[in-house]
Amino acid sequence: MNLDLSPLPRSFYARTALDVAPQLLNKVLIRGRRAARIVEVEAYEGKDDPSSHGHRGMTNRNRTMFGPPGRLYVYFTYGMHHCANVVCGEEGACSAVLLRALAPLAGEPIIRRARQAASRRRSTSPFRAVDLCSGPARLCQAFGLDRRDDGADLVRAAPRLRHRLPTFIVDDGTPPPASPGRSGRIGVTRAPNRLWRFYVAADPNVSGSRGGAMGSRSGSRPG
DNA sequence: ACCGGGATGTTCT
DNA sequence: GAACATCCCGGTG
Repeated sequence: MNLDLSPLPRSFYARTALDVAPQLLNKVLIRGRRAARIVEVEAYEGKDDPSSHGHRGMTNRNRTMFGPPGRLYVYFTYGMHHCANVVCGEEGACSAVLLRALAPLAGEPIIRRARQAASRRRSTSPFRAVDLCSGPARLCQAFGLDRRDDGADLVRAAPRLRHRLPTFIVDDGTPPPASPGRSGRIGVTRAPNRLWRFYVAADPNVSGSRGGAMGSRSGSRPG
């Protein structure tokens, strides 16, 4: 097997989020000793996308989306959750891919502890493995991503963020699915009919009530 | 299995 | 004030 563990180059991200999103499937997110395969993403396009944070122009919160590609855009929402995006397109394009679900590959004990520490649930029983990184806020808990990581460079760690654990995305030789699952984006109210959610169809870590195994049970899915 | 609601705080109208 | 790219719990069928 021919493993290339260097981060994906900036050119990988310098296309529209809609182009990049399906290509991110099966890539590997690495942060410290934690690693997980990307199995579900959503594209957000600033200009004409009413559900993008950048739709109404640059603000202090969404500033990173308007910056150069290959950086993390991490925001805080619902009073308690973080979500992580990968900035795409040319500088100023305001194009980003939301990471929605991961399949853990390494560092599962660390991931599990991070989730148990961050989750507000009452039960002390262990998480099902499939719930560790299945959802945009869950994966941020699992990987310890928060607003301090907003703007972090995925290609080369930026000096001003050196006190944070560097985060990378690499290609381990697994190609993206030839025919990824596709649906409308989850949780958005303004453009739910755009099929800009992509996922690895058979992967049980995919979020949503039926997960990526939709069809193995009963059939419908969001979108 | 499906649905409703509470937690919680930042951002934008 | 309302909305929010969510998660978790508890009710009901």
